[in-house]
Amino acid sequence: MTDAQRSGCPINLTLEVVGDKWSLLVIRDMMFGNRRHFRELLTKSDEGISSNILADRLKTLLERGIITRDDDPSHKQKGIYSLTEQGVELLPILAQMSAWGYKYLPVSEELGIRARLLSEGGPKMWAEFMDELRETHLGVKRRRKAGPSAGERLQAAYEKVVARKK
Amino acid sequence: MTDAQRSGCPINLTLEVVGDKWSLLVIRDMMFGNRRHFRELLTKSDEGISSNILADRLKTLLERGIITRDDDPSHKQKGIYSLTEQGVELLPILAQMSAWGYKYLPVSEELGIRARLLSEGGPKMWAEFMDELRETHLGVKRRRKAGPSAGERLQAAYEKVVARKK
DNA sequence: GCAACCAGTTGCATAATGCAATTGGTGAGG
DNA sequence: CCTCACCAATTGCATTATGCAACTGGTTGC
Repeated sequence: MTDAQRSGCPINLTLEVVGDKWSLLVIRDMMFGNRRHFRELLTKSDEGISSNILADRLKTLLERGIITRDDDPSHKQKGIYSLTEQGVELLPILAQMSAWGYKYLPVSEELGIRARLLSEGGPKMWAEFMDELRETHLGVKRRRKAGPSAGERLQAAYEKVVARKK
Repeated sequence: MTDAQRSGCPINLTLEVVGDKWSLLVIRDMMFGNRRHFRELLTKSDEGISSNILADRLKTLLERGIITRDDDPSHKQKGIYSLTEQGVELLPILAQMSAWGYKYLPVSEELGIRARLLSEGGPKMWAEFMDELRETHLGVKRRRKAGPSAGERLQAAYEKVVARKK
């Protein structure tokens, strides 16, 4: 995780920021799982990140301006991590990765449903979800649409599959 | 680069395939730079990959079905690497990374122009470019449109900036 | 025959990742 | 107060990945 810059190519630069095995998974959990505390990110992820790696990634993401950290008023030791605008705008990358993985890799049924909805929803749904993220992470008020939000639709679909599989 | 699967999440699975520091750069050079031989990928990239890493990545990408390798009839030792359909469909991921990097990171002028065009062109241009890649890498004939192709437009814009900067 | 080219491979050093245990502190209940 | 569960990390150590330089065994053109 050195700063040694390899080239001025936008793809390369992006990979230098989020091109490791964990950063985008942390972002994913913050976006889709609404994990905002260290402990939540540590224990409630499917992949089982270890605490030293998580601490290191959060630190790096902070330095790079992808997330911010605030003290939780309810607990002096708790920190709340939030996505910045830059962080929110990583969603399309995740959405494309999700779509590609869904199409070509052995995705589990529970986790695939989100990918399918997100892919079918296309850029319009992504924009809606990004607005939702701006509200929860950046405090930006937005015009509410009728019916469940993009995030709620994704969550509901996921829970439906989980319930059916039991 | 082990196969140990961490979870059935599509994003995680995608990261396990192309989530290292080099794989996507190799794909990028095959797509945008039309590098098809080992030596081209080794010497004509801005980042300077070393030969053992390149050999390892090409092997992995072959195993994962992202690229194929054929013997070059003009030279017994030369191999020609081609993208598979799966490989071609990584373009939207690269395009989104390119757009994000262009927006938030210190991209060089020469390399930024491609990112800008690609971003402005949107999914429609990406689809056109993917068709072009299918033709050059998979031999799929396509209906030619009038005027320069997406790839040609990107290349022309790049060369124009390079010429101006001299 | 020889120099330039070709696709890798090998040996070794450094950096990143992973696991388990531990640290230093907080907050709620008794 | 005291204790116990919780909290955000940190430390030590092993394993794995990456990076560099030199090298191998072969091909091609002159």
